[in-house]
Amino acid sequence: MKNKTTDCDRCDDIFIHEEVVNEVRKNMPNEETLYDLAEIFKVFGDSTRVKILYALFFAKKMCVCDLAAFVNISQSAVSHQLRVLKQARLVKYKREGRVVYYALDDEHVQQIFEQGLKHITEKKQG
Amino acid sequence: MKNKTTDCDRCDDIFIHEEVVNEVRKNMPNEETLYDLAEIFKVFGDSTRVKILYALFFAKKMCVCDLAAFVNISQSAVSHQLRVLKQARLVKYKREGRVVYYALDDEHVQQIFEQGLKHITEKKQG
DNA sequence: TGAACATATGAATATATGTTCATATTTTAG
DNA sequence: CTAAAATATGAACATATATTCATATGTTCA
Repeated sequence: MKNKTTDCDRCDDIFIHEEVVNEVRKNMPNEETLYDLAEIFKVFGDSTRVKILYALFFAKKMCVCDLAAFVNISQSAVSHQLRVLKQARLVKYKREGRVVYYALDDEHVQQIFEQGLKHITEKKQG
Repeated sequence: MKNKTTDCDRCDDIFIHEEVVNEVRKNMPNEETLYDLAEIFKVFGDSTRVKILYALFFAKKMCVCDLAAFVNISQSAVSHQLRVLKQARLVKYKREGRVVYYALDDEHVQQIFEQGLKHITEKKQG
């Protein structure tokens, strides 16, 4: 097999199911959207950040220092991760004096979380 | 600041909100669960895999070759990614002669997908 | 059985990313 | 203003991972 990356040279120069591929392509969200979607999930896809998100989900808001204590990594590491979460808009923050409090940005975060947990638990018992 | 990783030495040797941390910790799912959750999202967190998942979501089932054509990467790369998706149980497969068809494993995948998309689109218009 | 096709897999490489260390920035207290 | 506390950030390092190339495995058909 040729292993080229152009569409026409796959599957021995013909599609097995060309219509299927075309149909899927026709209805596809644009590349950028799917890329952004992957980026969002990538942010969820780290155990440190998952713990942070869980803590914020449960406690509503927490300061950086408490998050570091909870997750049990350095303040610096938490801060770096909070930046990632901030950029992905999964988290928002508010300064109160010297302390900065973080909180979940919206309810989607919670729902994505819950679906993920369901997936795990249902698979385990199955 | 000391930057140690033991709980008691954070925030200048005291917690700012020790009760908060303890409360969150008390209700936390076990480490393994949160780790597994992160692993699931990690699998979602790649644009190639997102495209594959989207295609399977839309077309119900597809063979490896068509997926390679659709995503526009090599057959080998798709195959490697399908293995990752398989291991995470996001995808199931069925051999029909020479051709192997892949499909989404369950409905959570779809719901996680949709929540993710909502997050993106709502943020964009906001 | 052997050739051709569809898929899977191992090794290698390049790139991305999480953590730490050191240090900068911001804010309050004195 | 200065010191100290809370947080943020840059550089470096280690690790993870996505892709490709080469090749193996499994399947059908002549």
